[in-house]
Amino acid sequence: MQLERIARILKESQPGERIKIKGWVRTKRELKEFSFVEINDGSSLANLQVIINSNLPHYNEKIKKINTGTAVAIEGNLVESPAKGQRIELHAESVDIIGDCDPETYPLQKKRHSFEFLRTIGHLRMRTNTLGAVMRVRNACANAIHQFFQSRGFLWVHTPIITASDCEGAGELFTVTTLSLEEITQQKDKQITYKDDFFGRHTYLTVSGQLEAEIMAMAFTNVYTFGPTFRAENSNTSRHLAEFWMVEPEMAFCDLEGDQNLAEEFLKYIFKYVLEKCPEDMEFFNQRINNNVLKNAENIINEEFARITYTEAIDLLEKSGKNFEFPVAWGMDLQSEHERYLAEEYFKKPVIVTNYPKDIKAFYMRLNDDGKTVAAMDILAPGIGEIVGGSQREERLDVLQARIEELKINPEPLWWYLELRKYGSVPHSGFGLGFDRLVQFITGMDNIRDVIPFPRTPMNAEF
RNA sequence: UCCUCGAUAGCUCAGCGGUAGAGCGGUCGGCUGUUAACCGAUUGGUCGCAGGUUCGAAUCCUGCUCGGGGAGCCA
Repeated sequence: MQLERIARILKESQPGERIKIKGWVRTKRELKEFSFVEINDGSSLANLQVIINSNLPHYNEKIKKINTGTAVAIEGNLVESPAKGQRIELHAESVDIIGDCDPETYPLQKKRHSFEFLRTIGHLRMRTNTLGAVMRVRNACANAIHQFFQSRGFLWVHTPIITASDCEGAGELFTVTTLSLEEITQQKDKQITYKDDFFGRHTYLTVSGQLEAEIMAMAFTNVYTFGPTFRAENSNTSRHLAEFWMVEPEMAFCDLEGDQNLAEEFLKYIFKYVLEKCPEDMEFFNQRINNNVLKNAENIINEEFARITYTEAIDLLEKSGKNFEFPVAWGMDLQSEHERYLAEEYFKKPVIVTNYPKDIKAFYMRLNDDGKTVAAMDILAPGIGEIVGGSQREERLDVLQARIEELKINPEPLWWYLELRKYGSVPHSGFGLGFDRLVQFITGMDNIRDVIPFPRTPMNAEF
């Protein structure tokens, strides 16, 4: 008999069907004549309720082994459930214990656990309702991203994880090396010579695939990257990871407005997709995690994002009458409290802030005609802060060279990036979206460590 | 990295100088339809680690480790 997944059974199967399932026991309720056992196989939030009658052969011996966490195979008939709570239930005719689970030591109980505790049992926490829902939504998000770009003719390009360009200025980098650290620390006066290293030069884990994505966009017009990136920043917050996933579209023949349009359309598409594919999980988040999850999602989908320039944002902040910890002045970077005011209090929806002062943004962003600002854009989302950061890139060789010189960046390793401006250079734009933050935003989860299966943060690389 | 709060039973916490507690979980028993089941009984501890103060420290002090919240850095 073919193995059925529980999500499909709960949705489509009819009473009278004979089925076989395999999964893990979530709860068991023993009565005198029979027991209720709920089985979950990860395909859905809801469990399938199984009734095991005490007249089943070896009942006592088997029911003793069925505890929270036990892996079982059950075959039987589906019947209409006489009680409230479920449409159908499975009357077991055969029960096989596939893997025991010792209830005395199994750390998961059927009651609620704190997320802090669950992080210490990263190998088992996936079996909880919340982490299960998160991972299904995470998967749906990834799917939505590919569908969105693929349906618009974007090429998924694979930029390198190991890279020699450290010039983006996006935080501290992890060095990749095969040099012996033991040897180096013993030889005090010896200088590290990367010439002897694996690649013959100093290499790092990538902090962004953007510069390489620009190479690809200059040949394929519209491309996107979707993969892991790394920051060795000592950040201890609920929004930062040392290893996180990023989506970075890059579009040739596209200006900052086109960039904003794509980003807004993109976010709306993902939210719509997740609501459609994971209604049960989203309902769960709305009930148990954050009561605003569904309202926020509708807000993203239906409301046009606010769009203001940095200069207008400063003006709004100055007129807000708020007593900010960091005083507002043109030229400063927006602090968390400022971003929060704009997205959460003033607009109450995502806001795209554009044209930041050149001094607080990266060298590759296109200089505006005023000579003071660059064609950058950040999308600030309520409850999350900066979720998207993008810009129109500087396509003019002389202007780019002047910026590099101004910022005292060594142009030598950027030779290929500069050559892109020499041979068929075109206006182009792109943005980066923190994938884990997106999942955090959609699910309403407080801590980014609970939306990725294996979080990498300072002092933590277990599992 | 900075500020701040915390660490006591498997989990969530109370106790805040004088014999280590509760709820949940686990175990045993009961219950003809439960669904975070219910009822009764029972089990369970190097009070994060290392020093110090004291007749006496889970409790006060110092250092360290780890965790939460906030900030910076950013996505």
